[in-house]
Amino acid sequence: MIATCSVNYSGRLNAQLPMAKRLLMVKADGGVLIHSDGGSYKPLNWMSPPARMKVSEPDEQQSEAGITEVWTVSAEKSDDTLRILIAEVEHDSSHELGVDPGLIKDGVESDLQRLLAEQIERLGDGHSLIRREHPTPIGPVDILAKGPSGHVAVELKRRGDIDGVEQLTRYLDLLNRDPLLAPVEGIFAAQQIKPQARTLAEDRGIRCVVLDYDEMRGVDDAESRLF
Amino acid sequence: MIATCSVNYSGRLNAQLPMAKRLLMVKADGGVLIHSDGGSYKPLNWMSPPARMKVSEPDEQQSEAGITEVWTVSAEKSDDTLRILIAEVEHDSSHELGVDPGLIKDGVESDLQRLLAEQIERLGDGHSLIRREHPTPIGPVDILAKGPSGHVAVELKRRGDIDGVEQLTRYLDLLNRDPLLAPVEGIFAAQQIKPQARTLAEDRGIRCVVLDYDEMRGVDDAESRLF
DNA sequence: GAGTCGATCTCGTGT
DNA sequence: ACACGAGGTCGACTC
Repeated sequence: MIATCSVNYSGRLNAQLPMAKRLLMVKADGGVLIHSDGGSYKPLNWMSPPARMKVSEPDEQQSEAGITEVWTVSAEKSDDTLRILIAEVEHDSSHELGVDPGLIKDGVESDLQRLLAEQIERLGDGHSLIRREHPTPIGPVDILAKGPSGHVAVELKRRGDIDGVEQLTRYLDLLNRDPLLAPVEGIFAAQQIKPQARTLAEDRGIRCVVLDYDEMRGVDDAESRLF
Repeated sequence: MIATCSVNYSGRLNAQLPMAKRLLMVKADGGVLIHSDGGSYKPLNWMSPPARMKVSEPDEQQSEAGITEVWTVSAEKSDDTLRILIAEVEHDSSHELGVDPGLIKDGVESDLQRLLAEQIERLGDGHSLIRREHPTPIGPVDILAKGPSGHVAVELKRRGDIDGVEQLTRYLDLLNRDPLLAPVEGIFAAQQIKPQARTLAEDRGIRCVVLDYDEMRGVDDAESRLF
C-alpha cells in the first residue's frame, strides 16, 4: 500500500513519523514495515511478527485532520504498539506469496575458518592444526594450533575490532591456566584489522594476521581441482 | 512489484535465492529490496544505495526456462552485483513519494544519560556529578562523579551486557593510574543487567545499579513542570 | 527458553 | 572521510 500517513511507535522506545507519503507493507505473519523512498533496507518504522492489526474509524478530531483510517498494530509477545494514521491512499493491493524456499550463503566467517584451517601455514611457518571450535567453559576458540614454540589460539573475524581482541584475551587467560596447553600464544586473524584493535592486540602480545579471502579461496579451488 | 523471481548476489559474499514469488521494491536512490511474506524487517536479499539497475532481455536458454526479464543491479561504490531473473509478474506499480521528513526518537542511551546526570543520587547517597562524557585516551566515560569515598566512573547501558563490563574495566584501569583521581570506583548502570554481566562486574568489585527509565522520566517531567 | 555471536549489518555522531 | 558505538538491532546456533 502507498499512502500518506503518520506513525507512532511505543515500546522499548518512543518514535514518531510526521505525516508524509510512504510505502506500507503488511506481511502474512502480522509484521508491518513502513518504508520511505530512500535509505537502505531498514524501514523507517516497523512491527516485528507475530503481531495483530486492528483497523478502526478515526474519531471526529482525526476526521477533520483528513484521517480516513486508524491502524493499531500490537506485538503478541510484548506491549509494543504501532499506531498508523492514514490520510490519502494512493495505491492498495494484496497478494499471496506462499512460503519462501530460503537463502543459500557462502563466504561468511565459517568459510574463512574452514579455509584457514586448511591453510594453517598462513599463520607462519611450522604451524599445524589441532582443532577448530576448541571448546572452553566461556565459549569455543575458533582455531587451536601447534606453533613452533607452543600452542596457538586463533580468534578469527571478518572485520577485526576491539571486541575480538577482548574475546581472544579471555580465551588466552583461561587456556594458559591449563598446564597441558600453556604457554598459549594468541593470534588475531581477520580480513581487515582496525588500527585500535591492532594496537590493543600488540600491546597484549597478540600477533595480528590479515587474511586475503579471495586468495585463500583461489588456493582452495586450485586444490579442489586436483581431485 | 510482485513477481516470481530468482536472485543471485555477488559481492562481500555470494548468496542465492531459488525461484519463488516475492515482493520486489526499487527505491528512488537505486536501492533494491527483495521481501518474502514473513520474517522481520530484513529483506531476503537487497542492494544498498547508491546503485544502478539495468533491465535486459533473457537469453535463449533463460527464455526457455520461462524468464521474461533480467535485472542487473550494481552498486556504484563497489563491485557488488545483484542479478534478478524475473519469470511471471503478478503486479507492477510505480509511485513518487518525495523526501521523508524523518523520525523523532526518545528513550535511547543519551536520554538515560541525561536523566541519570540530573538524578545522580540514584547511584546512592552522597554522590555528586563531575561531568558527562569524561574524555580518556580510549574513549569517553559516560559519567564521572564524586562519591562518599572517592571518585566514581559510571558505564551506562540500556541493556547491561558483558561487553559493557569489559568497557568499564578498561576505563577503571586507566583512571586509577591518574593520581588525581584514584581511587576510582566503578558502577555499571543499566535498565536491565544480564546475570552473567552482573556476576563478572561484582567479581571485579563493580557495583551494579538497575535504572527504571519510566520512573526517572516521571521525576524529570515533574521537575520540568515546576518551571 | 536464554545466552552468545556474526552481519552484505544499518545508522548516528564526532573527529 | 573515517572510526566508533548503539540498535525497537535480526538471525543462527548452542546449551
